[in-house]
Amino acid sequence: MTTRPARPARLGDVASEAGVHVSTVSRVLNGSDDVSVRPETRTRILETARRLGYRPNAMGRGLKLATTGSLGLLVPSLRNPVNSPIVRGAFDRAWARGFVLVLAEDPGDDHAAEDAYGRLVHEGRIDGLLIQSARLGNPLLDDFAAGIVPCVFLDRRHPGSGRNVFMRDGDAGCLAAEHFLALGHERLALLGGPPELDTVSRRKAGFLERAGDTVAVEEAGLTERGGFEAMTRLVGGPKQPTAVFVANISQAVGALAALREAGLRVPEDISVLCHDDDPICEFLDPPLTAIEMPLVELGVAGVDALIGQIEGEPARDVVLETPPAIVERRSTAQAR
Amino acid sequence: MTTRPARPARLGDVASEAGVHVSTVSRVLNGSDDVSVRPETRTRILETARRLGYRPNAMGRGLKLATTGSLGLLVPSLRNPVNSPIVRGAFDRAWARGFVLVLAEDPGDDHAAEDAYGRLVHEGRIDGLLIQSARLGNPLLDDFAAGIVPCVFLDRRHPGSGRNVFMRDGDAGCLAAEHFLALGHERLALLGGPPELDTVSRRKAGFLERAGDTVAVEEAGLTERGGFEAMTRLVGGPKQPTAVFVANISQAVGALAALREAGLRVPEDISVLCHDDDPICEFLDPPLTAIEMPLVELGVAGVDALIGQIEGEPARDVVLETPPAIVERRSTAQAR
DNA sequence: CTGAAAGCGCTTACAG
DNA sequence: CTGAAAGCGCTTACAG
Repeated sequence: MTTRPARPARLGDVASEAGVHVSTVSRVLNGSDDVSVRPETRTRILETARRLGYRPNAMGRGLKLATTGSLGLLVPSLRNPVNSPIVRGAFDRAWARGFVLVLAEDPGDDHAAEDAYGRLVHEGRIDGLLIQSARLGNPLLDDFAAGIVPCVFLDRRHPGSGRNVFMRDGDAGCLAAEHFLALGHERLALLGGPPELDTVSRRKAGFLERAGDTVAVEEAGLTERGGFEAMTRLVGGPKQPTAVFVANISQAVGALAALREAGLRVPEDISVLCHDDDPICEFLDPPLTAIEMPLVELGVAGVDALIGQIEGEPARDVVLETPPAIVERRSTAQAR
Repeated sequence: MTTRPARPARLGDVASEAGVHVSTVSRVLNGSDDVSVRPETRTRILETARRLGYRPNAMGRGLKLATTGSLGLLVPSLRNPVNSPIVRGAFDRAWARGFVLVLAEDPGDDHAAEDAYGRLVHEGRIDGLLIQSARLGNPLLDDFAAGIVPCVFLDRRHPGSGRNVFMRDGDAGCLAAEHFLALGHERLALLGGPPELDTVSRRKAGFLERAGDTVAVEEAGLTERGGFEAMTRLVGGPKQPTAVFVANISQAVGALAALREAGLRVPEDISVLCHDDDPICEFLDPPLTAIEMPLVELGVAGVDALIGQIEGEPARDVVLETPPAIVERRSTAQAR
């Protein structure tokens, strides 16, 4: 490893070392191969740049090009576990395509969202925004949807924006219902998430479509406590279900606790199916049957769509082709 | 809400609207109160800037000031659950102090780390780096430790760097041992994490110091499977422990599964104490007694230390004062 | 009290 | 084939 100089090399350093003008260096460094420079000059410049470890300064370049090489990632709340596979997919793809990811949090209140907008978009820190937030009805989102800045709504649709990247959540709901029906269950229940979440409501719609409207529904926050309380209500009801579809893994852990407390056995007394597969599912009691969604792929697709917009392609909705899949473990069984 | 113009206002826009020179605008906008301008001019400028929703362009400002207003956050791997309270603390504090957080992943191999260095530091995208990564022995880290760029090692010490911000992990180990000892346990075990992690090894040292060297030790990755396998080894050993201190919540879930499979009851047959409290602990079977660490505070302190360096203060180690605390639930009990 | 100039590091027409 | 200039948006001595 060469010793690193105190100050990173500038274009001017490369130019003087190579005995040419900065503009020439700039041209060979990021011009296409067809820029006319004498081959030996080109070689000399390339070699010098490499030797000095030259990298263009992002500020200088950005100022000139009105481009940052950064993408903003607006997540709902760092308080809730960020859906890490999505972030990972997005991060990896962005990095691979030469972009860096800037974190922002949508803290709920409009004032703060306004602030995030200002800091990122308005100060010119990013080229585009990945919005995983999107409480429906936030006026700020309408601005984004209108296309002020390249943006995509990730895992949430903003109706009419034409910038939505999402999964087949409706199909996940159908799949869950079909799984239960195939096992002979007749009293199904849905332990759903907050209905204002787009994914949650599409999943619900899919589930109800297949399962019919006799399904018992309880909705709660996507937390252990939410799952615990909703499940307690569900089994305390008049028509106790024999199979329940739970909105996420946190809820499922809480739901399992509620069932334990109610003295109900899984899957003997009640089958539990969890949305989103996770390593933890395998180690719960009993190991949870789950629906696996293409989360990493979603992050990747979101970034690709965003960069597409940045490069001038027209915005469009994209729904991932990869279908939801059941990962069978031991928490669901034949009705008896 | 005012209609947002297509192009954000520039300094020049404010200047011409207010009928003054850009330099004057700049001076009143970020000069201290004592810059000499006629009060009415100042008011007019302030008013115009507000009306146009002016925010300084980060590139222009950054280029001039050699400052970005961004902090890099180098996390071990997005594959493992990022320690979200730490990130949250860091994010909130950075945001509050006017900095934005840029995500980077230390993907393990040196080549890629070099790449992260180049993209963030070398291209001048950040003012400083929060390193939560730090596989000991990565040569890149020595560069950082040498102070090429402001940086702090967060929740990991880089020996001799004088830039470490960390918690009282040794005390957490002691506390765990004391908890078990106070309950009358004599056959203690440690289900530890990878020993190359600084936190893990300090915790281990603290635990062994109090518990004596008869402690059974198994080390494993910080995953459910790691916990499962290590716990299986532990209870299969010659001298079965009656109390075990587990390195993190993922391991604990796996460990509980292993105990179930071995037919051991918690806490009747064996007490389990989990490092790092988490909402999930309350809903496991049995609810897990845990050690709560000041994770959010750690993120906050890391950012404060980093900004301190950026502002020219000498770097120094800081260890959080907040002590580890036991959150008692039902997985630990009197020895019998 | 305010303006004009220089310059941060780059890229891109435009000359030559 | 290569150089010189202008300009992206800002800030900061320096004049006046």
